[in-house]
Amino acid sequence: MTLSDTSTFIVADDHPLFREALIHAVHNCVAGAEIFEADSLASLYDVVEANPDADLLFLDLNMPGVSGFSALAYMRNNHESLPTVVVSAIDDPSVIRRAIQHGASGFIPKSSPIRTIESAIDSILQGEVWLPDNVDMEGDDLDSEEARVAAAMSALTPHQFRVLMMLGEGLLNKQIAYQLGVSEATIKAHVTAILRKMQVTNRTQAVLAVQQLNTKDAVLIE
Amino acid sequence: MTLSDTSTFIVADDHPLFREALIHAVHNCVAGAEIFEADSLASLYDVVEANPDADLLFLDLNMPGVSGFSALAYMRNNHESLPTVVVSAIDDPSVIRRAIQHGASGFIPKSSPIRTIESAIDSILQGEVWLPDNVDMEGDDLDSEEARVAAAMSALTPHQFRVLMMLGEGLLNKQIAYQLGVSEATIKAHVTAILRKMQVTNRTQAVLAVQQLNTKDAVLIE
DNA sequence: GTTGCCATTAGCCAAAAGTCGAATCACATC
DNA sequence: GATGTGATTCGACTTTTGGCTAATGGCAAC
Repeated sequence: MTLSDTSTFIVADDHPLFREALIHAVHNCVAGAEIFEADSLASLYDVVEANPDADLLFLDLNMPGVSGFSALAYMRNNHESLPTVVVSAIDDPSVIRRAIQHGASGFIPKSSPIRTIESAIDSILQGEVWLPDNVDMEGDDLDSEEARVAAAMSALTPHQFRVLMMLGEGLLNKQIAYQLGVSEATIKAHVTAILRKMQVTNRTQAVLAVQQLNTKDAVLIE
Repeated sequence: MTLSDTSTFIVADDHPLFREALIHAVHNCVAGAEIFEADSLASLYDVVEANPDADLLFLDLNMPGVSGFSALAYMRNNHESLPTVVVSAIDDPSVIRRAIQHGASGFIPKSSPIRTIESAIDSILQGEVWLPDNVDMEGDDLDSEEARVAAAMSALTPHQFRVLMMLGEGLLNKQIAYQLGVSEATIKAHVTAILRKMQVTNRTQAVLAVQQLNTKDAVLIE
């Protein structure tokens, strides 16, 4: 079994307990699996950069720094070789459908029994797309505007993406600069690049575009 | 029957066909009803101002100028004596629940058969709250943050509210001024007042707050 | 009538946002 | 090694925002 050799997994979720449970489940499925953790957008970057050959990413839709499908869309377009499974407390069918349409290799509701999660991991490791039972995939296509935004966002560089997410928190350039440890001029340059790529003329419009990738429930859960 | 005397209704919906259908249904329920129409936020204002004693407002959640519960929250807090029935293409239970929590006197899905709509109108005219069948009202309370935003928004003056909605389209002060036919100085004064009342420090944060009252589906349907 | 609130505008100022051009660095390609 | 592309960085400059004051007129409540 090649799977049990040196398979590498990344678990991105801001809830420590759930992260642990998921790691446990992975270990049960793949002996000797190497697992790295991320609890925020920033740490997810670091981990993914450090492990470019990881075999699978478990991604929570809502972590500090991102909410909704932004991170998924970005990951799928910038790390095509890294299959991504969405793990979410929200298991609304339309959310599941959108996750898959954004390129997820599967969708695991957090409410699933452990046994179910383990069998889901097994399926996904064999290249299948795993979904909860009773999910009707016969729905509308991805909204064209949502697809356009997702495409524009995946053209962003990692730094630009992070800046965009911070714009989405209503932060000032100055605050973003401080948090990222660079000058305000740098952030301004990033913002200008973001506006160009997203084809909008100011930060408010950029934020509105990103909101299209959010799940309403996600906002409410915060 | 006092109802058939000079009852006045306002139908606010940007879809002409549906407006006509709804008007027809009202006429069937109330002989000699006087009905006024609005197809946008701006015209809704005019009509409501011109008919402060209207008996019932049918309000679509999504019209040019507003989307989501913004207009409902505003109407309910600035025209308490005008019962408002939400009419929407989205009939998700959580949307219905939120509409009622924001003070709607009823919720009529656009997909309802005409007979159902007519009986809904009858019920509502008798002071009842009408809901589609099979809607479970035992859900969470309104998100506290959403309630806070709704309260803040209803403290806005009509002009301020309109400006806020235009901020939500990513417009510049200059553009808003032009569209409303006033000077930029006026818009700035309004924006300053809005930021204060909503307890935020810049327009992007104000827009993010308003987004909390949006239905995700609403955005997708546009 | 007086008082208060709203809408409107101007003018001023400081802060923030956004554009441009340029330097540096990494990385790949020839 | 030379070249080129693109990411990142930054300073200088312009535009937009946002706060503050002050003045005007309308309108409703007391």
